Amino acid sequence: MVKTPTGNPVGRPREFDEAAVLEAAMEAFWRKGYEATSLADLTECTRLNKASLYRVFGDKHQLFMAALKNYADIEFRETTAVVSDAASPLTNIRAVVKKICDDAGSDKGCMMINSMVELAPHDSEVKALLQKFGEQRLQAIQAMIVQAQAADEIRAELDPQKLAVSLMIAFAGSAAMVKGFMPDTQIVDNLENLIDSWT
Amino acid sequence: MVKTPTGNPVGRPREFDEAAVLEAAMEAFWRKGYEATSLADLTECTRLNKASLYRVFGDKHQLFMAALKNYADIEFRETTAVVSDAASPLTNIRAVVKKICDDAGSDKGCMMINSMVELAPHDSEVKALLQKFGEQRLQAIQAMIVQAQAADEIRAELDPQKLAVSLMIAFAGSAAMVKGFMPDTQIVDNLENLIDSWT
DNA sequence: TTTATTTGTAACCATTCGGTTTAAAATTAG
DNA sequence: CTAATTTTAAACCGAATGGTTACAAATAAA
Repeated sequence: MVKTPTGNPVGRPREFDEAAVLEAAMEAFWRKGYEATSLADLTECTRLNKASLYRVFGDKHQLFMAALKNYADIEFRETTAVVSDAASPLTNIRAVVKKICDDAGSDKGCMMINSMVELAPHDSEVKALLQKFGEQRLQAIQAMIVQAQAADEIRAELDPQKLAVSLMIAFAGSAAMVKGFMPDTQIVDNLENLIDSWT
Repeated sequence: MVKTPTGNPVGRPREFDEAAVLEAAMEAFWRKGYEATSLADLTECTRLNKASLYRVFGDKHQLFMAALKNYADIEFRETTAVVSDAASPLTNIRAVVKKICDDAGSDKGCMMINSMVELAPHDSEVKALLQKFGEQRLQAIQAMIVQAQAADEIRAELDPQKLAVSLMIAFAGSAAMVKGFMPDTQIVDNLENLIDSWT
C-alpha cells in the first residue's frame, strides 16, 4: 500500500490479517503436503479468494515457501524457548525432544520432513531452504551436547557431531513413523533411550 | 483373456509384459510420489496407453497399491537374501543395513517411507498396507537381534524389541534425510554406530 | 465532487487431470 | 469367410488445476 503525504493508506483497507492467512495456509500444507493442497483448499482455509492470495503471496509455490519459513521460524523459536535450565544442558536436550514430539503429535509429522520427502529431490529452492534449517538445528543440538559434556552429563569421549546427527536422524524417522502406524509412546521411548545411551 | 476349447487365447495378443509395466510404474511412483505422478507420466514410462493401464490395473490408486506391494515384496526378498551367514547374526544385521542403504541411495529414499509421509494420514488403505509391511520387518529385525544375543554378539540385557524399533526409526529417518541434504556417508555412519552401540 | 489506489468479488482462461469411449487391428474358432 | 474376443491407438469427456481479468467497493487526497 502506498503511503500518502499524511501517512494514511490509500485504497480499500484489508479485511484480512496477513499473518493469520499465512498460518492457515501453513496448517493446510503441513497436513496435506504441497501437491495435494489445491488453491481451492487454500481459499477455503484462509477465507481469502484467489486473487487476494496471489496479490499478497505471488503464486502457490511462493505461498508454500513462505509457509515453510513460517513453520521453521515458529518451531525454532518455540524450541529455543524450552532451553531454560542453565545448570543442566541435558535437561534442556530432553525438553527439546519433548517439545518436538509434542509438535509432531497425532499424524501431522513435521512440515520440514514432510517437505523433504515430497519435494526436495525435485525442487532445489525447497532443498536449499531445508538444508539451511537443518544445518541450523544441527549446530544448535551439537552446541547443547557440548555443553552437556562440559557439565559431565554426557560422556566426554563421544563425538558431539555424531550424536547431533543421530538425534536429527531419529527426529526425522520419528516424524515419518508417527504418520504411519507406530504408537507415540514407542517413538518417545526410543528418543529417550537414545539420549540415555549418551550418559 | 478367455480360454477357448483348444486352450488358445482369443483376441489380439498383448504387446507388453505386465511385470515390466508394474516395475516401471513403481519406479515413477517411488521417485515422484503419488500426487505428483500423472497418468501422462505413467503412460510415458510404461509405454502403455491409458486404456490398457486401466484395463490391467483398474485405476491410478490401484496401480499405486500394486506398485507399493511390488516394491515391498522386492525389498523384503532382496533383503532376506543377504541374510546368509548362519554363524554370525550380527553380520547379517549389518548386511541388511548395507542393503537398505544401497537401495535408498541418491535421492529416491524408500517408497514405503515416502508413501507413509505423503499418504498414510489420509488414505487408510495405504496406511493398513504399510502397517502390515512395517510389522513384518519389525518381527524380522527383532528375530535377528534375538539370534545375535543368543550368539553373544549383542548384549543380552538389551530389549530386542526396543532395539528393533530404534533401527526401524533410524531407517525411516535415513530414508527421509537422504532426500534432503545429509551426505550418505553420515547416514551410513550413524546406522553403523547404532549397531555398534548394541555390542 | 473527482481522481487515484487498493482490496474484494466473481467470472474467466488454457491446461491438465483421471477416466471413458470408439474404431481399427490382431488373434481364435467354427 | 464370418463372428467373437481382446488389445492398441487415439480421441473424447467433465471436472479440477493454477493463474488472470474485469469490475465494483472502500478508502485518502485534492
